[in-house]
Amino acid sequence: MKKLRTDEIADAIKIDIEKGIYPIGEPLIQESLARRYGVSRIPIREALKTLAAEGVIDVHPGAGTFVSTPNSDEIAEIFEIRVQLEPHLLRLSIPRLGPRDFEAAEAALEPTLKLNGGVSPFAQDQRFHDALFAGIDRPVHARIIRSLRTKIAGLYADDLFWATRSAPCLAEHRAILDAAKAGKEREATSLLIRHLMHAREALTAKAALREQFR
Amino acid sequence: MKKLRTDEIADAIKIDIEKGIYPIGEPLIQESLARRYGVSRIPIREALKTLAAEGVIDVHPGAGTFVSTPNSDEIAEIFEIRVQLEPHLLRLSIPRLGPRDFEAAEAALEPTLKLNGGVSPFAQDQRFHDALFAGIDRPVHARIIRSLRTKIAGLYADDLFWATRSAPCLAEHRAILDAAKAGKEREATSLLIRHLMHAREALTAKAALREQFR
DNA sequence: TGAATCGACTTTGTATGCAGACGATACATC
DNA sequence: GATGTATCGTCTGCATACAAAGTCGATTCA
Repeated sequence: MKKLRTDEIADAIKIDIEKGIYPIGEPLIQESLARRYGVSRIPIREALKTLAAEGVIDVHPGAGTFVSTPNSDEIAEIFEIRVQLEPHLLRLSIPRLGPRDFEAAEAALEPTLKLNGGVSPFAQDQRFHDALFAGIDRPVHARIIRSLRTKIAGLYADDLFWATRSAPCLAEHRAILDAAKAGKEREATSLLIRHLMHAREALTAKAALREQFR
Repeated sequence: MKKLRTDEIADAIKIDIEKGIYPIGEPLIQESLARRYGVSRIPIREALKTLAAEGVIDVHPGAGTFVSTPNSDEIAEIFEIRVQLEPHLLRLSIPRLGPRDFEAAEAALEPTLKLNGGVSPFAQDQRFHDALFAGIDRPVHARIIRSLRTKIAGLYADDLFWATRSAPCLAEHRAILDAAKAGKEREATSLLIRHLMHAREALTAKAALREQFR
């Protein structure tokens, strides 16, 4: 499947948002993006359309587009859905996970290796969870979950946030992975649920804090 | 909130797909669409980007874009997700439904009033289910569910299909609505699940049939 | 007869240019 | 001093235009 310049740009912008190059609320000027990626505004506009459809950016017609700032309600809802979908998927996936999947998960346990090849904490976290679900092929699920995660990608670009979240997140990943390796599906799913709840707590608190100062 | 020409076109194309004007597998030629909607190809391309992100169309870079043909696996997965999300939503919604919501649902019970103001069976069905969820405000859920339904919108544009599905579908809607009116959340949700399973059966069978002749 | 190759036509992908909308700043008015 | 209004500059939205890629059919050769 050939790839389109436009789609590459959409991915690049998404990664830049994850990395915090374009922070939450930042306006995205078409002309600047065009210069940055060495194209005209047309493919940029199309990339922005894709991102808008995924909910990563907010478009104010005629006025401008901005990195979307999810509020605490939205974040809570996103995790409400993930808690419904992901444990089910994990339970189905675990019996079919192979050594290669466990290696991949192992390699992505630690979420804060920002310097490791320029991989953002968000991308690292994504890799870990992707590895857990590698046992089954559920493209529609995968796409929805990925989209939900992407919506809050901008929130992960915050060193201060990871300073407190890194250790517990690593421990939770470790526990989930160990349970998965041992084939304890029941335990792994309940650990995953708890992990998601913790993430929800941390992120809604972060968002609520920001909402206060406005 | 002002509306963009591009977004109006995206909606219009979606509706045309629901109505069967652009059947499943049909190529969507940018130039023709541009003439049809009286604009240049630029806003068309952007509308197509939106539809592609929603999974309504498949883009083959450089070659063309086509109305996507969901296979039976995808359809099964779509309903797998809906069965997880919608009952939960319905249970939360029922206690907060008002007379106006029931009227709206009542008006959309029958899915096949194609001549009624040009509303497609798909749109009618959508209205019914939207009315059921009117009690709560869960924008992220709403968006996902709408997106999942839209993915299979093209399958609804088939008179032969409705010839057999119309009566049972109406009866199921009736039963769900009655249970909702009576405040019987538990019964309503289990009826909804059964309704979804029946729809899944009908649609996967339809898709499997098409897959056979290829 | 069947397969492979070439070429014309169609369609897509992107750049450039222009008109109009939006927002900010400065000014006038209460 | 605060509020409303005009004006300017910036940015967006879209049309036109051109270049590249792909498709399909005709033609040729085995």
